Amino acid sequence: MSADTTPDIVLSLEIDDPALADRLATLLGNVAGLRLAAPGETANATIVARDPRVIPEDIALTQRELDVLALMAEGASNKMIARQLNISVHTVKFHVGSLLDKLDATGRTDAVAHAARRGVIEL
Amino acid sequence: MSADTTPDIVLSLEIDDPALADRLATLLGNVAGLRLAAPGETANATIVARDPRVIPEDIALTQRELDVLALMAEGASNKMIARQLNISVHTVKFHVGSLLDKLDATGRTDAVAHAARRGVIEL
DNA sequence: CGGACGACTGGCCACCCGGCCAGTTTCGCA
DNA sequence: TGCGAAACTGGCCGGGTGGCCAGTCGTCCG
Repeated sequence: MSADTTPDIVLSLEIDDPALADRLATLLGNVAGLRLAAPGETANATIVARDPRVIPEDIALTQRELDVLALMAEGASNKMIARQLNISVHTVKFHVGSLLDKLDATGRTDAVAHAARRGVIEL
Repeated sequence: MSADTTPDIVLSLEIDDPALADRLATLLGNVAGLRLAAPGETANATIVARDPRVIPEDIALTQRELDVLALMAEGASNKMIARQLNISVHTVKFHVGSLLDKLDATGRTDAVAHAARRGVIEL
């Protein structure tokens, strides 16, 4: 059986819920052809289950705010965003201000980080 | 058997490698107590395996730069970073400057975004 | 019709940021 | 023993950022 050219698939677990993690570990431990990763071992794949309570938080952002946010995530300055969207720098600041409020951020960097964490934008 | 209070664990697959996805689907399909998610169904957990070629791009950052980067991702200003690490604002700027170079970023927001994309930091 | 809301614009200003110059100390390695 | 790398500090300054005030315009809704 060791002549198989494909070794066991190694899986690592990243589960918030301890009970679920336990059940999965038990179930998967008895499956031939795969095994769970040893501590520090590099896995072929990871089983993830984040706390679902975090996900439904989609903030109510207007289309324009999403436009500005996307450009912010690209590292664009207010001036560049203004040029890109054909609006004034003042308007960009206006939208950035709303973004900081809605995302509960202290600055544009924080805003992008929060947005990414909440899945509002994709890096 | 249906008296079990815990129904099957539902798993969804997000695997880049088609071969690996296929093997996993086959193996997991025969495990009692869990099943794969139907299209559109909400899963208890997700098995992920992203293309590993993206990961090895670990930029050579010093420990101090990693410290600064982590705080930057939290939205901290240079002043706050300085206080946190017990160094002067000038030194923080020094490290930030190196970070911008190494990460090929135009500003701290861009730097955090690049770092997150490359897996250097976790948001 | 009046009000609310989103998008947009302006001025003003304190503060922050990033880039430039310069310097010190400490450490490991050739 | 010397040399580079990392870490650290300072001054200076132009431009960026964010907060505050104010205002206009169009749309949708009660």
